[in-house]
Amino acid sequence: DAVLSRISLCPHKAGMDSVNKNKTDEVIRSMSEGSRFYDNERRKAAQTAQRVQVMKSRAAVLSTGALQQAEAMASAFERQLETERDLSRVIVHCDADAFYAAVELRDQPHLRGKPIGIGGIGMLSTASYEARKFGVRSAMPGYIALRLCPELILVKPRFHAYEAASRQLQAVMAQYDPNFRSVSLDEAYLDITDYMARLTPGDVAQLPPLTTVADPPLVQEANSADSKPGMATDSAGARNLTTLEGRALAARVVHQMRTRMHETTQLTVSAGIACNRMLAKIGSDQNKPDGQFCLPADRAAILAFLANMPTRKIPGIGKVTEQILRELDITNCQALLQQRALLKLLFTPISFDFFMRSALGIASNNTRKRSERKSIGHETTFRELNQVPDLEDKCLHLCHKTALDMERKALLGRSVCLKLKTVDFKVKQRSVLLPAHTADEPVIKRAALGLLHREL
DNA sequence: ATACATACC
DNA sequence: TACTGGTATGTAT
Repeated sequence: DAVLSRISLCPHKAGMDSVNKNKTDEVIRSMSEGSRFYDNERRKAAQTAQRVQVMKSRAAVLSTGALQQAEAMASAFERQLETERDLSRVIVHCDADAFYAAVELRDQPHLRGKPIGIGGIGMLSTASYEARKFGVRSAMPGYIALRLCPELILVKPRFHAYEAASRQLQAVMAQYDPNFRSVSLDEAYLDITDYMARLTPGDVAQLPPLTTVADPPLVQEANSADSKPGMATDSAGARNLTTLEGRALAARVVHQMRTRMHETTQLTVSAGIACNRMLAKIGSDQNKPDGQFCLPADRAAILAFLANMPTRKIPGIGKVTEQILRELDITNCQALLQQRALLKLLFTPISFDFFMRSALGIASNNTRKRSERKSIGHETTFRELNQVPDLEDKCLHLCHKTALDMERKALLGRSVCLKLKTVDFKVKQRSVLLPAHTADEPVIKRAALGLLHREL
């Protein structure tokens, strides 16, 4: 059922092991069926199905010659990508476990051991691990969560507390990489290559022992290396971080960092260690919660790690792309590679490039902060409104908040975009390009009202 | 250039 | 009864 794949739980996510998926799916469906939200999901599912059909019919008429030619091009492209593979950096993805919920359980001890959801009847932003056992998830409406777990306690978010905890976590991360890239309050990428290169033998001696930290293969193979533990060096005397021993050292460093984060915040953080952001991110999910994973800086190890990796685990492949690929019998990275000729012919160059890089584990290892933002705005969902003046009020208020933010952050913009959602969850976007960059509230308001009136 | 879709937290 | 909000980016026309 195509709709179910859109609204049901994602089976790969953490905390799902003990969930009875059929039962929770049934609850979710029975609560959604007949609602305007569900109808819209059905509409979108049909649209995806249509996309798949077009793709399949294009696939059906591909000649052997075309496929052979595409295979040759894909193969050449793979060789090109291999020349870009960079194993030299030690990238870490840190991800706090059930962050908002963990902060609440820390600050409100009476909630410990009970299932909690952060948010309200309309929507949850986080579910505690206790709640996840019942199938309660992030981005689930509270009223459905309550049906899955009647004892669920809904907790209003306290963003100031989360921001404070986030600052504490980031202060620890900054000790290891002052240029770390934060993704959200609870997630960040670090490049600890330079930090590790600077470690003195005294520093190394302070690190937690490998055996308490790493996965068996890393432990065995790192210990069987010829030089002394933690002291792998190349001919120039610099520490070689791409060896298994170097990775074992990285695992100890990251364990120390996670311990420090736990000491200062009482929160647990999971981490992935690899040679680029994509692999580090997949890694941080492997041993969640309160775990870490280290992927050796080695092509064969990376390909072996990815071979059976479900496509959905790749950051950037969501429910829709997962389904499209599944219809083409592609469910893991190995299949992604094997079907590269087909992908080359069916998808855009950008998508093909992305699939190939994902399947090979070749991605960016840049963890510097992104240069500048590209958009800023506000949106809000409100009860059904039909009167023009009411809609104008809402629009003007959102313009006001946006203009205020732009002034505070000293930003200018040249395009004004109005987003409208109807009661049946259809979304419309209307935008205009202004003659010049501006942050002027009246200018933004006039542009937005103009767009609004076009739709009334 | 515009509209819409997908993805992420 | 009830399904977010903010930002980036890809696809289609």
